[in-house]
Amino acid sequence: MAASRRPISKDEPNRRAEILRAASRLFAEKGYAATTIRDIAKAVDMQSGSPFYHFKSKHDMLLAVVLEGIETISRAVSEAAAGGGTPRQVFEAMLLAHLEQLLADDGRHFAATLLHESKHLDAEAHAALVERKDRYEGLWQKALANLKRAGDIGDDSHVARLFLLGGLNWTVQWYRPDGVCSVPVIARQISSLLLKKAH
Amino acid sequence: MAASRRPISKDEPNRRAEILRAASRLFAEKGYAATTIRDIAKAVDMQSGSPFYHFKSKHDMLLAVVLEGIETISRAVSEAAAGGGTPRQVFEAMLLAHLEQLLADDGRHFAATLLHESKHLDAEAHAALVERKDRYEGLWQKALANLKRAGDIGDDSHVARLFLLGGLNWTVQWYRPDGVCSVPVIARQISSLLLKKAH
DNA sequence: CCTACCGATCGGTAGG
DNA sequence: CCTACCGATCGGTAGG
Repeated sequence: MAASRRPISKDEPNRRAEILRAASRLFAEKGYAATTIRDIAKAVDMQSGSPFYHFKSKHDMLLAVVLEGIETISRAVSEAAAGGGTPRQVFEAMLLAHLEQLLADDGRHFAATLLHESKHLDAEAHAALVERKDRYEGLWQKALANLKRAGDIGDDSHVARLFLLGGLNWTVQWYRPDGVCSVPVIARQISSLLLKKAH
Repeated sequence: MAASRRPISKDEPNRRAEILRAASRLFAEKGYAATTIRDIAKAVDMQSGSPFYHFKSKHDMLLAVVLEGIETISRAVSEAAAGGGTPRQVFEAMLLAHLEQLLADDGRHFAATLLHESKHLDAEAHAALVERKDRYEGLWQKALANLKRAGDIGDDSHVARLFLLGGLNWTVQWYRPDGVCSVPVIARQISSLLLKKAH
């Protein structure tokens, strides 16, 4: 019975997070520039001026979405990398972790915004993002070097790393949750395409 | 001496093409939604209402850019595929052709717009594009099947094709014309990453 | 292709 | 967090 349309208590500490989730979905689907504050407000059942109570500008919303995106992926892949095992096992765990963050229901709009809308950040925010991205890509460079040392891959150059991450990131464009391929299946196919057959 | 700012004759048959070139660059750099008709007009030294003498709407400009993008790439890769040779040679020629169109000075903004701004097309235009894209991807599916038959690759599944094209398309994000890697070098590294060593 | 303009929409704010 | 609003900008058009 009680409340009708806002079942949560007055001091909702997650109202800000709700706005970010809605914003990430709209930024991913329509693009940052084509998304209006009014779109976002409507998605969380607010009036058009109210999001500015939580964020000082639309640009700040984008920055928050993008940073949460890179942070979430970095954390997941770091943990996978720290799991231990052979270079091949580590690599496959990282592959799966990256794809899960990219394609999972909850995080995929954050990832898509990170990948496609970062160009709308101002210079300062963009620099902060590049720093985090470089750190993240370092994880992959290390994993590829270990694969190469173990003889599991022929090439661990920059081009190889960029091509790999590009192919992974592009899955956002074609993956459908209701499709035939599950995320683990995709991960396995990609790894077997790149790695030499186990002896 | 003669004319000052418009050195070309009155009946310039390429004025429309100039607008498209400017539009493709702006769409690629700032995104479709963030690009204004006034931006485009200024880039070709026109007044803000004048582009509408050549295109009936901003949407039509986007459609023209996107169609020229897919047409140019399709033609180049088709010709490479028709060049003949072993499956491996054909594949490497296609790889190089695709990358050249994607990264070359003249076509790269058309390609980038095609890859990242197609979501702003209306339903009808989008359907027309999907049809052409499917036809294009068919070229790659055939090439991968031939590679598989020849034993040059382990997997010719849909995932393999999508991963490959994704990795190629992502080069747009990181390739710099003034960087250390030339386009043929990139093509060769990618092909050696995917194909088994020649016996 | 330019001039002059319109209606709509947008990000953001004051004041409560 | 809502109400009411502002100044700026945008896509597009009429009329030449």
